[in-house]
Amino acid sequence: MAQKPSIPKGTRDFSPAEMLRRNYIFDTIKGVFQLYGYLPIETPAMENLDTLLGKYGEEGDKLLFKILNSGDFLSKAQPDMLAAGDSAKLTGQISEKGLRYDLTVPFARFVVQHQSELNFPFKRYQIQPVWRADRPQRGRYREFFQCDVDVVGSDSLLNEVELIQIVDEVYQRLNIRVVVKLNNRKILAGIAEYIGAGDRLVDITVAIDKLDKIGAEKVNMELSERGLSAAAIEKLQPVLALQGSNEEKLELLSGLLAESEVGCKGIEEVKTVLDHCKDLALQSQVELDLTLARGLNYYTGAIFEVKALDVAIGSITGGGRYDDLTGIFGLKGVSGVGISFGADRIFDVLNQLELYPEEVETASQLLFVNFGEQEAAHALILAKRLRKEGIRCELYPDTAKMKKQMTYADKKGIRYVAIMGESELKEGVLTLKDMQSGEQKTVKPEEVQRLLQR
RNA sequence: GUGAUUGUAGCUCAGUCGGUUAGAGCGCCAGAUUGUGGCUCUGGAGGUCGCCGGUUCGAAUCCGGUCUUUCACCCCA
Repeated sequence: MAQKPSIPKGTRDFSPAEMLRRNYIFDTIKGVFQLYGYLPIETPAMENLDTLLGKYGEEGDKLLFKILNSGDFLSKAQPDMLAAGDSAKLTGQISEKGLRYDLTVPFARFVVQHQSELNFPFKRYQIQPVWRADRPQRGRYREFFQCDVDVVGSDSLLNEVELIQIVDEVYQRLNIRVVVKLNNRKILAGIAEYIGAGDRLVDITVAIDKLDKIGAEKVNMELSERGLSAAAIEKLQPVLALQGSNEEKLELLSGLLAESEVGCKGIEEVKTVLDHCKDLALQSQVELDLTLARGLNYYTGAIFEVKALDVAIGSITGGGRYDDLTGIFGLKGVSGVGISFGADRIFDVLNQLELYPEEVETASQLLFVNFGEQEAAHALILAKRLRKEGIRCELYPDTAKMKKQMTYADKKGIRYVAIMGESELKEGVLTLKDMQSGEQKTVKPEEVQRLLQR
């Protein structure tokens, strides 16, 4: 065999069986989004590089896939930079487009660009692939689908509540048990202020994010390595040790952060959201988690993360409030909040737990065996009639051996086979075989529909 | 980007100390069964041992590089 063709690292092909399963996920998610009044949009796979650069931090810029300019792009690059091998500087000269890294930034661009046409508060959903030049790992791909819901142009915390409801509804429909983790950037800012390191918010959050993974001791070591004073770390300890119910945590925090204006604001926000959630009697557990600090630097209020309870795969949904995302593109004062469902991880979870409903797998219900030109012509007409009644059926395209056609039906999981050969045609009947029981009987064409729908 | 790890038939994997013709199971094709799938039996096809280079009389096996897989870190859905 010649060298096998292949696809780039971290990308995947999806077989028909996989696509049926994936579509079930997308359809479920879409259905819930629409139930809450969100409408679909799409944006191009590629964006201008200056739309993307600088939005995801230094790390994010490295993970952007860049697209080479068309034509003789090298001739336009400065020779000294080429010779110097300075990739970073050269990139700007030979590439001006990149593949989208997420759906939020393109959405912000979309909102700014189409602001005059939009009806605010603008609620949209968007289900499209995104690309990251990351190293693939379990549950991490270089091409993967995000399902984003966002609302922009509204400060109301009811939006946060609504998003949590959507999460709850989606996972209830998919039968995945999850915990919704909630935090608030303002509380984190309050904590940083409280320990006297208000300017070190990022260092602090990156470190405490690892708390349940590496433990308090190592978090403290990392904080110290990141240059935090011993006094500040000491003051942080009660926060790290915070335990108990949401109410108990909030109670303790109110005491600690009483002096911090942002801190109090954050606590108030979380309280409001949690109170509403309680009234709504959600099925999923909603938990205030102060170690939830990840997320892009543009989050300013609520931060969400959803984890599957029965599979260790990292977060399957995440999001938050960003007060000024559109500001980068020149539209100030528009606040947004949104979440993103990681379709590929949900796919992995569903596969591992085998949680697909039976209907997802079904192909045709009936196969017509092809005995030759004459017989096929009759089958064609009957098939058309059955399809009109909603029966999924197909006619085998070639006049192959019956064994081959039966094997085809068997493998495709088609329950019934219609045999209409010379003798059946003479009688104006057909032989209907049930592939599950192996039984077959002679029936009139008009009876087929009734027999299949039993 | 850093450090490990994997690669042999379509798939899952054996392959001894470097030795002559690289195997199994499943799948595929054909027949047993000319109008009947699954089960059984018989036969068959299918390999640049990821790729490139090196060591050696001789390499699937040892060495280097590269690509790929998986994992940890970084970061993240």
